Amino acid sequence: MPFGPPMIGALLRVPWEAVQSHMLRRLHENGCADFDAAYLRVFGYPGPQGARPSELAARLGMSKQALNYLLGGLERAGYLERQPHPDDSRSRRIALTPRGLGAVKVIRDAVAELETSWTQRLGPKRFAQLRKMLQELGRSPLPPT
Amino acid sequence: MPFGPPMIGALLRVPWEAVQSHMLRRLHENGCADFDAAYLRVFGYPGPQGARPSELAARLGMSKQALNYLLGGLERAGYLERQPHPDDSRSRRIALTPRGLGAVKVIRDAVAELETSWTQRLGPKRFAQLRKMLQELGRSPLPPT
DNA sequence: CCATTAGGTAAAGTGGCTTGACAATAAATG
DNA sequence: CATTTATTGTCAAGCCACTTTACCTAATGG
Repeated sequence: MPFGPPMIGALLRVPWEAVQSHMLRRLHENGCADFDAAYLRVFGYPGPQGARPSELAARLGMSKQALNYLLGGLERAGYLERQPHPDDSRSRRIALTPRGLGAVKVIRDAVAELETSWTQRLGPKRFAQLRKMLQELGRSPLPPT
Repeated sequence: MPFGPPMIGALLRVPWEAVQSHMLRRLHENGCADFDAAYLRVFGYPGPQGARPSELAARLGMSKQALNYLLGGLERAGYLERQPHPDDSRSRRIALTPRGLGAVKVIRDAVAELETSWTQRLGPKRFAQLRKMLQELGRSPLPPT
């Protein structure tokens, strides 16, 4: 027996990629043409505002060097600044610039737009169920070895 | 007002990544320790069996050179062979080796295992609804400009 | 036939990441 | 205190999955 109809992996991947590309598209259309796809990770919920690079890297599951590389690009593009941290002079505090706050808004609006579209397509009740189930699965552990 | 609770993007990403890492883990545990994460794309539904490199690259949305690079690794590792194509001597036909077929089975079993786990967690009826809704969203177009 | 197109691949370059090393500061310890 | 140890950010080198460019070969169509 071949795979049944498309498996859960593919089913999850497709709409997830749709979210990604829609966010990026709206960014490019709204004054953030230099916003790279990789930057989306940094701006993922709950965003970098006020965080320390090290903490943010841990939250995103990447090395601090990798994050630092992305932060360099974002700072050069004027989306954020790495300020000295008030409580620890080794550390830094990430502060979004007005442009960075604008990008956050564009992203949030893009997601809201997609959620509206999907709510229409599935119906509000079913979409709420979808959200709830995905949240439950997000807390679900993987099967053990 | 930060983002509401986690947005649909994050909700989709988490379980999708869980599927990926579970497939990879089972592969590594079952005789495919050299199976790279990147190879999962090639083995994604409906798999490379019998396909031509060009056609497969188009299906996966990558350049034929990028796919060829992955196929080189997979062939060197003994998961598949690039045979001459019977109908077109410019072309090739991808044929899974026994080892490649074994990897397909490991992947399929891993997904089935996860689906079982998630079915238990959500209940069979709700999980079926989840599948159905994800399928519907997969066919849904993005909102226009 | 010859010109054009399609299929595959080799070579070089790119971007996002890793690992390793390190200076500066903070925290823990004697 | 002084000294060790851990933490933070960063530079540097390298890796890997790509892309772009360039070709060669074989099929297709006049």
